[in-house]
Amino acid sequence: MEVTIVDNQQLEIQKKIDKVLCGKAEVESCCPIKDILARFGDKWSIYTILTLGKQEKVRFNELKSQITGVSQRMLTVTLRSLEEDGLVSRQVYPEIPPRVEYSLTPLGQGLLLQLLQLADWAKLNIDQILEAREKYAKKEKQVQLT
Amino acid sequence: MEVTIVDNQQLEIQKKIDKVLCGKAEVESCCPIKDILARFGDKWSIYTILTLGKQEKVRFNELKSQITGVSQRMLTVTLRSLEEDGLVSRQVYPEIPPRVEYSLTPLGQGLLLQLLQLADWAKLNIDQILEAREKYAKKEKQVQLT
DNA sequence: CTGTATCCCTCTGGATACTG
DNA sequence: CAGTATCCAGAGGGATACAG
Repeated sequence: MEVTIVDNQQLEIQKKIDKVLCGKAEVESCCPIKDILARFGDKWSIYTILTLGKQEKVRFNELKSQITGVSQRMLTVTLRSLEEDGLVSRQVYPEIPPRVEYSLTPLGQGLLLQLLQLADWAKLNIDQILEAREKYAKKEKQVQLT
Repeated sequence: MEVTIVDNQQLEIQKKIDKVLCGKAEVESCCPIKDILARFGDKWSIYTILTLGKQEKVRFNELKSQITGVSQRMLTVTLRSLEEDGLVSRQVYPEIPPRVEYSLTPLGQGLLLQLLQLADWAKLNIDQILEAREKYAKKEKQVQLT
């Protein structure tokens, strides 16, 4: 029966959620998704990962010019944190002037694929979301008139 | 040849990245992934979506007690923003005392599935990441000693 | 060229008190 | 019960100057 299949799916999902939440929805839990999200939930990490994904090796200033609007400081900070998690590798050439090349590690490329999947979903559903926002804005206006 | 296949994959990925970045990595661009991420990149949205995903309908205080550590204010703010994007629906029963039930919309359930996929990746790779962090910490220590 | 250091401002989010 | 309003501390991040 259809219902059973749907119910089973639902059960599977709930099991997964329980695992992700580790039983409790604690902020400081072992929850790996929160840990991962902390790494690209900030302002520049996604752009950095995507931009690094477009090429094999990129130098610092090259990267900076490709990511519009990022400050020198924040690019450094972002790259360091990605490097710390093994998502990005940093190759320093002891020359003068110094040359440093950044690239995605295999781990970083794996995350990139996940991000692209998320982007696929986003593109498919962005219209629905924008529509919902308009509806919400209209409803808010009406409430304020009363 | 293997190489060709790999190259083709790489080309596909680069195309996708270009689309996501809309040509330029501009912060205020049309980039849908950034828009989506802005919705669950904050402190409480993920927990809220996951917790809502575990049941069909949940009342406000019930939700508050299930999400450990969230303040009343932030739960309200989070729910409102999710509602605004059509990810969560809010059903008010005009009773005394008031009763309000929250639930995921189909759109929200779609996002939940994406999050669970991300969680799968996270769980598979969290060990590698933790290992990378340890290595990085050791390297930092050595640098500081010099 | 590739950073680091400092200052400073904004925005997020927590605590608390009040309301329909 | 389910919020809203207000205040405030701390983190995130931009601008700028300096350094190896």
